[in-house]
Amino acid sequence: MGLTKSEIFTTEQNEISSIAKVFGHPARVAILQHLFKINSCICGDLVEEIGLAQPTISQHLKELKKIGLIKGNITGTSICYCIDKENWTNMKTTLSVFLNQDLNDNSNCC
Amino acid sequence: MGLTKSEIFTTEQNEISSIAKVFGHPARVAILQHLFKINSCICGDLVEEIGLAQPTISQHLKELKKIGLIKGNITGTSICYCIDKENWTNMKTTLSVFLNQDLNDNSNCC
DNA sequence: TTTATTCATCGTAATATTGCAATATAATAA
DNA sequence: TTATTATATTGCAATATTACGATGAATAAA
Repeated sequence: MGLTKSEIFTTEQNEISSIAKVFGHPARVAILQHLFKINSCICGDLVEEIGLAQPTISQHLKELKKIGLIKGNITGTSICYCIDKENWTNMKTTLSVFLNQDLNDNSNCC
Repeated sequence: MGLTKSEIFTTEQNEISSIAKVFGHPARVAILQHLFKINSCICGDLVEEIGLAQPTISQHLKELKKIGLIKGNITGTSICYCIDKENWTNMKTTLSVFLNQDLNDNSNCC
């Protein structure tokens, strides 16, 4: 089917998987790393930097924007996209609850 | 195309996205949460617990096993799958490098 | 041996994702 | 106005993912 049955899962589970899904492509990981590295807005070099066609990059940016990890818009003839710090922090909080659930786990099964 | 161009990305970028991809489905998030909650092996209640058909669950378990986050096998007539603690910790380390890259970031662009 | 139970695998249908060429849009430059 | 430049959108082909019925394999129970 290809259609995820989101309705049978909790809000938290859907939220975690939505975030993870966005990180689930190396181009989007690369875009975010580049944004942190240049420490400012994207200024057109992203297509060369990543090595994918311009429409493909645009599509990945759209998904990153949709989930709120980047913000900004085109200004004049160049984009101004950068990390949304507040949402990035919130995202980390959501993920860390999931990732750190092993802290109080003392089982020894397998 | 549907085919990710992995070869143009770094090993780290591909590794991060591979991990994230596995978390990119609520059923797999739910399975992992359940495994931490019951604090032992899965004992057959997973299909009822999650609410998807048995072959579907089996498929998700296969992916979790493939990436190393769970380990175990069937023993007799029941499965014995549980979290692979060592790999879970390694996974967290890999992800945290990516997630915490904002720590030294003082920019103020958008 | 036969039957029941449990999980894996196979096959397949439906939907999603990825990538890009072509085109559209919008702002600036000449 | 007419380029030019930069990004977004559209449309489409190829591949991937999700889900499940049917079936297979392995063990345990009768």
